[in-house]
Amino acid sequence: MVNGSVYRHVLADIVTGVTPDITDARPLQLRIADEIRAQIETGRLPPGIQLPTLDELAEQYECSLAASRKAVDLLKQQGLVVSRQGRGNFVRQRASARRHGIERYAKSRWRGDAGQAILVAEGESQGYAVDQILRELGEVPAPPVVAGKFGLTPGTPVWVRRRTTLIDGRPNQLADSFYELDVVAGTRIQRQDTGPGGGFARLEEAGHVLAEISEEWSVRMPTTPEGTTLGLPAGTPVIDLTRTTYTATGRAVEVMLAVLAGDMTEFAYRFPIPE
Amino acid sequence: MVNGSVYRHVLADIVTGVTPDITDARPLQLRIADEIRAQIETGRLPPGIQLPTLDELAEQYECSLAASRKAVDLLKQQGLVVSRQGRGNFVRQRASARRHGIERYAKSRWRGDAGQAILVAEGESQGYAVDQILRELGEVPAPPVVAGKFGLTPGTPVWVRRRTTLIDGRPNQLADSFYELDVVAGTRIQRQDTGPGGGFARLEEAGHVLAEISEEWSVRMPTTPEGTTLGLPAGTPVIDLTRTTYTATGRAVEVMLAVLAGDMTEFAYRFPIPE
DNA sequence: TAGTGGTCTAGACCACTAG
DNA sequence: TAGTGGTCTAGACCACTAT
Repeated sequence: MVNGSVYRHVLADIVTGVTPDITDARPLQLRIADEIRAQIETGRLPPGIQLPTLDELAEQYECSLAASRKAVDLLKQQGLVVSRQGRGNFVRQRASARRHGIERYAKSRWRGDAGQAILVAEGESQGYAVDQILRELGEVPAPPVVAGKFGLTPGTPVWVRRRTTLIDGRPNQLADSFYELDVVAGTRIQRQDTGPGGGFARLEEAGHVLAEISEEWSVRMPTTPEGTTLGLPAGTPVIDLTRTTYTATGRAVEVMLAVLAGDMTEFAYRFPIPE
Repeated sequence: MVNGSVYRHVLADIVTGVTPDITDARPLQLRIADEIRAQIETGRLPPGIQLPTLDELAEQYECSLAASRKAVDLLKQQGLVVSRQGRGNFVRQRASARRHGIERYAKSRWRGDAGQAILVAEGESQGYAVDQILRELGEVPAPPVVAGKFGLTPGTPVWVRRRTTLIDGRPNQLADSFYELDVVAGTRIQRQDTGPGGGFARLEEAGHVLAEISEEWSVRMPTTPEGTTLGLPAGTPVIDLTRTTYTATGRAVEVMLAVLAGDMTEFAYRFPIPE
């Protein structure tokens, strides 16, 4: 607003001598961002369309390039806009969301020769191509959360399967499953391919009657490496999920720690109202 | 990196003639942000402590003010840092999270003369002071999602109670409950104070046997007004929750659309593995 | 009043994309 | 090669906080 600026939004104040109204008193970058957001929400700028370039916005709003850039940055942080270097800024397309319901754990899905691993079955039932990449397989010291669920002291060696799930080719989940060593000894959970029905089927074969699942989750912004690994656009939160599987005797036999891409995920739970 | 810059991180490249390694090749703002993040994660910069000022960072990393500011901006977007104008930038304190479990719907909590509204009971059982502000009470056209749950055509008049929940004085939830008109006719759900046990108790009194709850949610970044209303620090996502309450006959009698502050919320579900 | 973060201008060069 | 977003410097003034 200074430095010999000749921009109209400043001159207007000087020339008219009018105290700008509340809207105009807000920072310029916010006003620009709000106007663009309004156009997105009303559909005047539909998903996938290119925004005016930063240069055009600067000209249109009679401000500097840095100001128009900052306005678009705000929209990126809110997940409304994505930018592709060298091409432009675009109204974000809503990613295809995978729906996670209780029914994805149904025994009928993973039992039997045609059984599928949970992660695969839940994707395919919704028409998504699902892939898994095994990132790590072996013994590690139990992280505190895992140790707590198993009733172990942190650091006790446990078995881990770390994998990245891809949905329609895009990574959407980092999922690390932990098991106590005696539970997986001699099972295919220690092999790369767990076989039909995945880990759940192997646990049942080993004599553990799976009965209950506990899911606990919270939400946060990704760290830089997580954002890179999951290919998250700016302004995309992640979900921290801890899933614990219990046997009929109440023993925790698997703990899964997962980080899910927030823009590809919906959860659904339906349950009776407790007494 | 140009314009007659005399910063050492540039000169180093020129003087040594060495291609910088991968770490150094990354943008300066990212490297600064990463170094600070590492200090936060290792505990060298514990929660609540003030970061070096932007001027100090600029001097320390021998860069411009704008670059150090941008680095701190990145950390704010990741929810690791909050800034207070005129005071400084601070390592973020983890907000006290309210845990939402299935048991918060237990009939024993809202039945009887001492019954509490769900929103209040779930907070108090965890030692939080919970307040509610009623923002709107009356008839509105049914939003599409709500109409879908009730089996109405969108726009049909329905009853709404819009309220803001505060936990320990901080707003953490915008919760709008919708009802079909014939369901609330003549009940205290149309009054400001719904009475002991809240809406659930009134529905049961009116002859609806509440049986099941469906919760569906997804995650996103807040809009500017939501961020302001909920007092969200930068880098805080929100949770979109749709809760539908069904009677024993399968009728949807209440639909609640809520927006929850992501930094104050944990969810927990425990359920039997379906056949 | 001094210090700190917030907004903004002005302008350079780099990295990537498309024709 | 032209166009677009990304990074960065340099410096001004404003808004808020503490002393």
